[in-house]
Amino acid sequence: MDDPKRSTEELILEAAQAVFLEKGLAGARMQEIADRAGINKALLHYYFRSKDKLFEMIVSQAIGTILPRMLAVLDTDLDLFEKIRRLVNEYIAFVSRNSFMPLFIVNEVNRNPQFFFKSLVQQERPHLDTFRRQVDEAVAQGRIRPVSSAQLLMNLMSMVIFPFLGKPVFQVALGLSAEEFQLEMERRRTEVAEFIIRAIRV
Amino acid sequence: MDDPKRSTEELILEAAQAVFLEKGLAGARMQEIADRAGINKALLHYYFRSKDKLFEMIVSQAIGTILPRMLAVLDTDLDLFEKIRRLVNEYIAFVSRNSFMPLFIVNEVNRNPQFFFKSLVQQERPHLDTFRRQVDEAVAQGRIRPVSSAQLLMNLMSMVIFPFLGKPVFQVALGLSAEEFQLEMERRRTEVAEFIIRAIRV
DNA sequence: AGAAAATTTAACCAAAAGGTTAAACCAACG
DNA sequence: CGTTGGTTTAACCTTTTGGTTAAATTTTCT
Repeated sequence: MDDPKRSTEELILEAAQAVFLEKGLAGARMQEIADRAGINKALLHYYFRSKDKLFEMIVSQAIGTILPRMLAVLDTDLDLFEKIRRLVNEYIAFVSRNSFMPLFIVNEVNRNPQFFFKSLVQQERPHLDTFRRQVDEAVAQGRIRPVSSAQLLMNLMSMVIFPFLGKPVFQVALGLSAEEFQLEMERRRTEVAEFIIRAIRV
Repeated sequence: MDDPKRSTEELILEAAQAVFLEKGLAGARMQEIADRAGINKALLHYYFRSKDKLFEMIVSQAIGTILPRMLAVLDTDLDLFEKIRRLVNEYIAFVSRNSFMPLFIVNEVNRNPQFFFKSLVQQERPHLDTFRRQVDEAVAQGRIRPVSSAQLLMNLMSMVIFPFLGKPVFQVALGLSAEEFQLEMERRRTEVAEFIIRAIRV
């Protein structure tokens, strides 16, 4: 049951992440976190003073890992089309492995935008500007159709993330088993990029 | 304060919808619902026995209004491209007016897929099949590029809904005021359709 | 071995929240 | 006028839950 490798603190953070991602802040129970970590409530509070503190830790951990990863590719000096292929491919791969993340992030971002605001503005602004400039230049050079970088980015992020949020609906609506759905997501790792490229190519 | 037109029951349902959409099931407080409806807790329980009963009512009301609306256009015998234009246009318009809906539905759908399952399978399956057939035929006739109707539908729904879920992020990331964001969404009502059509046109 | 830190046990506290109850109040209606 | 049903008031109950405490036990490290 106990992996001697992982410290108690890590065990707690893992359990807390699991529970918070599934149930949200209000829906999560400290008792359940303790149970899943294989410890008791007293020890849980011994490590993390309060539920809110623990939650904040999970949020910043989640955003801190997902945001840099998301923006890293935006800053490379790849060709635009190649960059789009990489973005789509890597983002979908990441979300596939962390399928509870999107719903959690989306909830937290809507519940408390301030927090996200600080994370984003300070460090990560340049990455977006690079992408923006790249799109604008490609438009100016007539290499792609006139498209706003804002709209393009929204389209990309939407097609990458949303299917995981709507998974239960899509699965039923399209009559897919869990494995078939996963397979469909694998397909998207290349198809969405080509879809986008066809849409903007002159 | 009290509109004599709306009955108490309606006042409660409106208040409950507002609170549940904002806070979710676990985060909502019966007291707050009572306050917003302008009544007291005793009367609230006099009309709706329990929180869960009330919540279920709000959920089925939300799904019951959004689902038929979503699927209505899918069943018309419009030309495929024209249908896509209508779908995008109307869906975005609807979500714009009910901006709390997407997050609520997405949460509920992931929390309790069964409920949605029943609503969808029983009545609304034919609509999807019509669209599916239409896409497959267009592919067979070589009028559009080979694309799976499943992928196409996911792309469409994603680009329509997700920007509203990620609104706080996009607003900050793209440096938009609330009005500018709304304007960008207005643009999407036509641009997303053209984006899709360019992507699938031969 | 012995001090220090981690962990358990178990009882306990206080606040929040869902829900109930009974009595009184009030407006509509026959 | 009196009944009826909606509504308020206010007290109350119960359960859940976040959080605490103190003592005992185990582990770790020197």
